[in-house]
Amino acid sequence: MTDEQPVVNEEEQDLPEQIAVRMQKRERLLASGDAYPVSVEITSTIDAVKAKYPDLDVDVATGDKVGIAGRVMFQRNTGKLCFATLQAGSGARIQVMLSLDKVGESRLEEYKELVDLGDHLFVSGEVITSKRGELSVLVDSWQITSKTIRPLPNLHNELGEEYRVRHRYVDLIVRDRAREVVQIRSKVMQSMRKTFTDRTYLEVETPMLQTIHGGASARPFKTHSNAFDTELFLRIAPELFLKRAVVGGIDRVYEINRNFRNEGADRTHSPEFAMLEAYEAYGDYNTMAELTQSLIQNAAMDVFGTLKVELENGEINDLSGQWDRISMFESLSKASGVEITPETDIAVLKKLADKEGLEIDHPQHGKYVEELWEHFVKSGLVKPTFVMDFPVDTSPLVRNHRSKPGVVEKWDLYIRGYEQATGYSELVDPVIQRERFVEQVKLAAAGDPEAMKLDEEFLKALEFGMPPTGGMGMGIDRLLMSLTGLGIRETIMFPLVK
RNA sequence: GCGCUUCUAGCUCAAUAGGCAGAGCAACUGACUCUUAAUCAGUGGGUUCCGGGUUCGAUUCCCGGGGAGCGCACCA
Repeated sequence: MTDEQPVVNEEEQDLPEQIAVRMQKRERLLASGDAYPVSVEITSTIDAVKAKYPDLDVDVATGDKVGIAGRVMFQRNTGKLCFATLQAGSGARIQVMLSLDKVGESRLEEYKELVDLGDHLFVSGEVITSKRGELSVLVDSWQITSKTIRPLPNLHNELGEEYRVRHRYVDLIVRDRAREVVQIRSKVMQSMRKTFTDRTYLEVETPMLQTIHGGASARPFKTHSNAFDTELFLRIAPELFLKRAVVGGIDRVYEINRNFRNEGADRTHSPEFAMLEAYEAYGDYNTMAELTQSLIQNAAMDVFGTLKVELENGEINDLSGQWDRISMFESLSKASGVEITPETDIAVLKKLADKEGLEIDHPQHGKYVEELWEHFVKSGLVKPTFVMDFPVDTSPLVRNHRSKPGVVEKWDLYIRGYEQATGYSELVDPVIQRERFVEQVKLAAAGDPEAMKLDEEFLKALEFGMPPTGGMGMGIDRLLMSLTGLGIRETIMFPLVK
């Protein structure tokens, strides 16, 4: 120890003061031993110690010696007795105490000089309770297991939104909810995989890099393959490959993976987002609606133990019961006061849209219907609701309705006003599918940047015969949003930032 | 892509109707053997996002650029 201010050498001069100081501590540790040991003799965890001694009396010595490690989150040093709070990756915290008589003068001094907030610390000692009754480890020996160079942010203010997203690892250290969301997401995935496994589905992975993007209407990200000297697209959906799998006899198949769409980002949209798609041979859109409801309800039960999930703002998202099913055309007619069917003249739709002040980009009959439906009905849908039977011209991959003319067997699931999932009775007739693609190509030629391209290889697969099939797709990030009430950037651990 | 708002110490934020840039936590020096956002005394720390302009003087006003947030558009 010295009485002088630490001397900052030249190359450290442009570093922030606190980093320069910690660099010097790191040098000292390296000179006298190690600042980043490869391993330490851990005998227990913070969680295990806390679980073993849930309610000891005040000032108890257990005689139980443990070696535990964690990150230093708080320090309270008195002259000859030091306290620190160690935090495990789980977020569990325990107090450790270093006393002069246990560790000796030189090690106590070194502790005070070298250990900073944020450092990873290993201690071994006896499990005790303090005179105030707090479960603690009375340290015999200690070792820094990883010296931190940067200071943690102060733990008494909320981090700014930008700092949280750009430094998620720091956010995870200091904010319980951030850790919790990661855990919830993982558990939801486990639950959904279990639901699929129980129904004998196989999980597969299909191409992310595609020569033709298809399966959805969206603008793609483009890239280039040097090896093949060709333009490639990041997939906007896995649909056309999963259907190939069904043609191949993988009768129950699902994939959970990323899609990429080169479009706007906001509270509910991210350029890359996790998507679940599932296909079941000999199923239809009713089968898939039942599957989707089960996936979500099982996940809520497995993760939260209830179907009435409490959200961030305290509201309850009630996922219980059999979810409502409404018809798109009927609900629109009722809400708008105008009878609207697939036969309604497009001029009538246009007039209504104009009256409501809606501007519609690429006016087709179905586009008007969907836009009008969103305008009149969507925001009122709080309870989970399947919206059934969509227009044909906006749903090129869906089978015509078995009895209602002019609509297809498609539903969208809305929860709390957000589109959560979609389900089809899949179009498997290769001839009609080709006609639908040709329509899309015409739209593309007319300037709709989201129209689908004609995928000959996919059509060839259909020509080999696809069984009657139900399909569904669900945004995983969206699901996490409706289970937590958070924005999409809080459900994604590392959202895109420029 | 368009509009509005915003960017100050490691973190969270003040301030300047254009005139030496402040606080809390964190850091540093010292005291303290039961603290728990420890306490007490003292100290240091800033390219005020970047570039230009106006001005005796710009962190503040103006112009351009960048990042972020919100709204709109597109989309799930």
